[in-house]
Amino acid sequence: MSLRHAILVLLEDQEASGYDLAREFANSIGLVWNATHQQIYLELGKLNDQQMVTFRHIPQDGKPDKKLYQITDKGREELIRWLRKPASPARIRDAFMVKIAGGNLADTTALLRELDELSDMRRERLATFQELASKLDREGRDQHLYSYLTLRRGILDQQAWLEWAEEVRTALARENVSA
Amino acid sequence: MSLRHAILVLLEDQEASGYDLAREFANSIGLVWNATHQQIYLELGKLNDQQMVTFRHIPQDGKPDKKLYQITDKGREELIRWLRKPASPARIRDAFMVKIAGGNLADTTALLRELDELSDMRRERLATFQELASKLDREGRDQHLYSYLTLRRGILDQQAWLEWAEEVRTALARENVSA
DNA sequence: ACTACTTATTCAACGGATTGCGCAGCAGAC
DNA sequence: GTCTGCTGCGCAATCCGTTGAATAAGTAGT
Repeated sequence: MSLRHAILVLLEDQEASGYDLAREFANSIGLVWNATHQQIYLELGKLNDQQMVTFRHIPQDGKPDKKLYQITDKGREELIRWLRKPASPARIRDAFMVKIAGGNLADTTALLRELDELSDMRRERLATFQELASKLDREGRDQHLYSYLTLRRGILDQQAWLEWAEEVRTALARENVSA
Repeated sequence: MSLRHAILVLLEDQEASGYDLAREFANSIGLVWNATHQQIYLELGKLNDQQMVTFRHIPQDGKPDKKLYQITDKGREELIRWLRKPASPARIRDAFMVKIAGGNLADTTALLRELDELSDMRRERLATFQELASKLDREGRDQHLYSYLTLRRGILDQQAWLEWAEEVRTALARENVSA
């Protein structure tokens, strides 16, 4: 269980609604920890039951009401406790790589098409991350040190994937000609 | 659902027992798709029920009996069907990165220690992968093209992580001095 | 006027994944 | 002679995560 900790980290930074969190999970942390809004709302409910967070109701006009969640001292303690114990190793789940592993059965042309689509997505993300990173850099890298490092992880990850994609592309293209 | 496909890919390559598969998940594919033996045995049971695989009992002396699983034509069809439809985007779950994101609360020294441990693990994996890759290369890169590409993904992933780790290390070390 | 998208939250159902436990025998270390 | 570790399989409980749907009101486009 550790979505809770990801949420607590984000709340440590600032008060937020479930909706806000869901969006934040789409950037920086999101690349490395993905969660749907249902999951987040559920987890916020549990965290509230355990007094790790509190919320206040914010009525809005035009938009639906929202609940702004704040981390409590108890939540902060839990976070610190978690930070102290060793992290479980990183897991990845890359379906496309499994496809490559089973590539002898696949249609090379179709794989190449999919590779291109995925590369486009990665390139887009890379651009977004790089923009955010240089923005943080301009605002002062020391204040945003941890967010900056988080983004760097995302950037290096995209770059590594794209590099791999290049290798795959040339290898598959050669296959395609010789076959 | 896609552990099933990862298993089918491995079985496509060769007949294997649940135990064998569990070990294979620790290498190449494993870095990108992790699964415990319980999960694998369970999935093999289901695949068998659905006639996607069959097995034969192998009594062994010294060691416990084993079941060697083979992919069936029906399983192969399912695999091909899956290969044709678009892969769901890669997900990562990196607890240590969440720790960095919440780094202002953490003890920098402890983070540095953990970073070193994780780096050691990554370096070990990198070495294993590189050995396997060069072994495949010697045996003829074309026969093992897909396994080779799979390994390359693992290698690039380790390298990217280690590069990131270096950035984190220098940044945290600077923090540690100034604080 | 109709459609589509965004903000905002929540429920219900199912399936996938993790954790903990148990069995069983052999090999090698200390 | 005991203990650890590897090979090999399996069950049960619980938790995590995904999918699908519902509600509700505003805004922007065609």
